[in-house]
Amino acid sequence: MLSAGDMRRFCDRIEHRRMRKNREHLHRAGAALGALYVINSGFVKTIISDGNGHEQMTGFSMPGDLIGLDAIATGKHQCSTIALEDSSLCGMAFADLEQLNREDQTLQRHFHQTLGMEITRDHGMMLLLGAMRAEERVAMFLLNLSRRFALRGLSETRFRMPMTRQEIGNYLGLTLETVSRAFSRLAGERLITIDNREVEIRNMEGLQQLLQSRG
Amino acid sequence: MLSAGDMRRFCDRIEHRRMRKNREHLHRAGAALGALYVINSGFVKTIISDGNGHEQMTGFSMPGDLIGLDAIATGKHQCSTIALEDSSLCGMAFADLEQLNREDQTLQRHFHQTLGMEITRDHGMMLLLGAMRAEERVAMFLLNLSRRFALRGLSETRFRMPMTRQEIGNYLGLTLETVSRAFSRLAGERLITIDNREVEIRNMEGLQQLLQSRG
DNA sequence: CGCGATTTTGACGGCACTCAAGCGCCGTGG
DNA sequence: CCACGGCGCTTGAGTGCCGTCAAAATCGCG
Repeated sequence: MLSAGDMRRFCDRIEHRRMRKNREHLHRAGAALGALYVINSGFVKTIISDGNGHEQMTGFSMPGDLIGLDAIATGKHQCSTIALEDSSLCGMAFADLEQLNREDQTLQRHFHQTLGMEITRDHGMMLLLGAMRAEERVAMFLLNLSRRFALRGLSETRFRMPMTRQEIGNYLGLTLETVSRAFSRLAGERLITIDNREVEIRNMEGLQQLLQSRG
Repeated sequence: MLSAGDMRRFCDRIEHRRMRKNREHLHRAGAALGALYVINSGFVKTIISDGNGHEQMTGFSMPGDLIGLDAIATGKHQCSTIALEDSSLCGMAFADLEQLNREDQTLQRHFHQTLGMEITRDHGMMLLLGAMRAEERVAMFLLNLSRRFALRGLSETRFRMPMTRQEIGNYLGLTLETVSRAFSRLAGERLITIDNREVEIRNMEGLQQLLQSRG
């Protein structure tokens, strides 16, 4: 998540875009010079395709998140980014951003930190996907969402998940049925209440303790 | 992997280190300013610990690889790096590297590309851990090693794996027994021959076709 | 209101984990 | 030199978690 100051600097040379639900953007065969985008409103998902039909969610992004980092390696996007809701975002050509980085040490530092956090986040996902069981994965997913909503001044105990069970399952390496069962189990243990996509965390400590054993 | 030119620039202000097998370095509670390291010789593994006993391998690194990227986000290492063999590496304080980046546009670009490749690699691991079955994971592991050896001018069909089955399994989200069984199965299908840690890929196409269905 | 998409729940099976035994290699010490 | 023990690897048997298949309920939207 970028700070307000970074956002302002970043948006000096911006290109605005609107994305509508389920409309694809930032294709793998994207513009020869990749661009980075900050989300202004709405949720988006980022997926990587293996070219054989299977797609893996690599992340859900919310307002303030920076997306398109996957394009840095080659200048072309490896992932597709798709809106979960009507969304708006602003982008900047990567070359411009590198120029700004050379001029502004603070921005450079923050940009590197953002890249580093993405790497750290991905390593956490590897831990999750490699070592956790279904219920633990879902608990971590909820706690992650909760923390990110809290960072944005929203409720950390009640929120709406804009993605489908299918998308959650893909992200967590589970089937949609297993995700649904895990939600039901957590609700049965009085840790959460869940009504379709509306979640309330009723026992934050209990949810966190689920992860104590593994991660 | 860094180019020879980058290596030279990078090593202008270096700090040399030697690591002995199974001796830990770059602890989580590392120096307040993180440092990045390039491997000169030997293999190392990088692991992330969840604080509850479980450890997840995040990568195996070989000569030329840049490690310590996880420290960028916070200035402290999130991971531990441990030598699989006697190894040597050279490091540079991250602050120095940022200074060089501002002075040298090419270095900056390559540094960003390295970060981006790490992110891309991690996304590939998420795909592997989230969607592949045991045999596919092991096949991808072998092909990945093969490609990286080839990049360094070594044989892509015969090589030695310096890590244990346990470490491979941890990396791939499998148990050591499952890894062993997968190797045996691949050998039974005449795709590889394997003698302890010595591998020979006898049917590269067949191995790759294993992944066609999923990734 | 009606239809498709999404979600929940159940039954069943398979793949990978757990537990266990045995083998080979190697370093150590008698 | 050889016995011994530890470690890593392989293989087998049984179990359990989660994927698959299926059906019903509910939601969202025109």
